[in-house]
Amino acid sequence: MATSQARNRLLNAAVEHALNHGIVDLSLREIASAIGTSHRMLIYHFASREGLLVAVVREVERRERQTLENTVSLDGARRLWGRLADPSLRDQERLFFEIYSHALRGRPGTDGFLEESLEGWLSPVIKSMTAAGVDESDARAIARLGLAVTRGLLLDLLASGDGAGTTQAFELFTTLLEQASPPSRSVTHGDPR
Amino acid sequence: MATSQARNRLLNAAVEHALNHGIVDLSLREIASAIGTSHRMLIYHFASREGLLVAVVREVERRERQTLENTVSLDGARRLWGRLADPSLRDQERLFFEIYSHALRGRPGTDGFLEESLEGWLSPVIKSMTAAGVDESDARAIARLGLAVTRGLLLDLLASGDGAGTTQAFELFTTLLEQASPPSRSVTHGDPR
DNA sequence: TGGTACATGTACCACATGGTACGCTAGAGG
DNA sequence: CCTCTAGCGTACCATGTGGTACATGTACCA
Repeated sequence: MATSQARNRLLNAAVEHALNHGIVDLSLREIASAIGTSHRMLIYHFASREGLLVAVVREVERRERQTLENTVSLDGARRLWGRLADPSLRDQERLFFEIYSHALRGRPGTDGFLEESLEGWLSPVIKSMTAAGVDESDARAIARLGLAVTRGLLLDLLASGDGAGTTQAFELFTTLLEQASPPSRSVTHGDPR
Repeated sequence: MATSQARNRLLNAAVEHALNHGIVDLSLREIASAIGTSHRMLIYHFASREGLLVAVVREVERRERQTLENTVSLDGARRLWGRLADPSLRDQERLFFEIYSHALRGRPGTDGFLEESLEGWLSPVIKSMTAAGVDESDARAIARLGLAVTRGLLLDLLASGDGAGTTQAFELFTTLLEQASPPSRSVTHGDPR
């Protein structure tokens, strides 16, 4: 199979390198020497440069999915933002946006990336909202807006590093939502502390 | 000077090519043959590959600024979104996000790109809001949230192509804003048609 | 006419790239 | 002991890269 100890070790190192240096302009020799191996080995384990690219993207996708599971279950939008805005996730998010723009150009290895990164976040939220009695179409719009706010503010945060400012903007958003659908149990029932 | 007719012609063609094919992985020969010249000419006019890159980024920045002027003056958030969501701007926005992620890595020629693309949009909005009597800090948070919503939904739109869905989400946002600060003249006084 | 500055074409260079051929080692299983 | 396989190193190859040298063209001005 395409998975062995050695391969996994290299893949993790490669992802680590991508987190720090991006996924673009990565030459086999560059990354190989950076992670302490030879470009020969990368080709041996991943068949080609593109194979490595695909593997890295898949792994990032997997980690993104894990982040999703760890955060979307958090009740309370504020807590969700707090988690996503944590500095330990910055590298992952930066790489996410990088791959996202690659995927927008349909580059190899990014099939399904956009769909998954959209529906992956939307559907659980929509599901929990419709379960709470919200109209399906409304739920979708709310989820979509929430995702947009999150991503937009993450872009801001990555560029400005202004955690306080972006958090303030996010707080404003949750406040707007709460005002619209008063404290009756809804999907945004985070306690204001 | 670094600007001549020939150079401008090449620059525009190069930007056109970047709009269609991205700015990454662009080799001098590739783009040269695509726009009907030789890589020799690109180096002649832009000194180096990096010089060309920088020039392209600057030009995109300039166009972005123009888009900003054309849209931010529109009164009514809805009309603003309608303009930005127009298919004719898709390529420019896709390239914008591509350069944005480059800039997040501090790649050459992107100095000031992030700052400008943040403050460029925020300050005019903030200015018009404070002029209307809104508290400075509040205004900043609102503007920031609005920008985030716009960018997040653009990312959604670029990936999904779902103009109706993203517009619905944006409508929801404007509604939330209006509900929060009722139809007293505020910065979001777009008429709902 | 000659010159001068911009523009362009041809040919080339050194180098980095992705990929391959081949050989070596270590360990497992018979 | 022999064999087989996974893992790896060395050396190589053809190709594409950014960049340069040099000659040519072309227009305008004196």
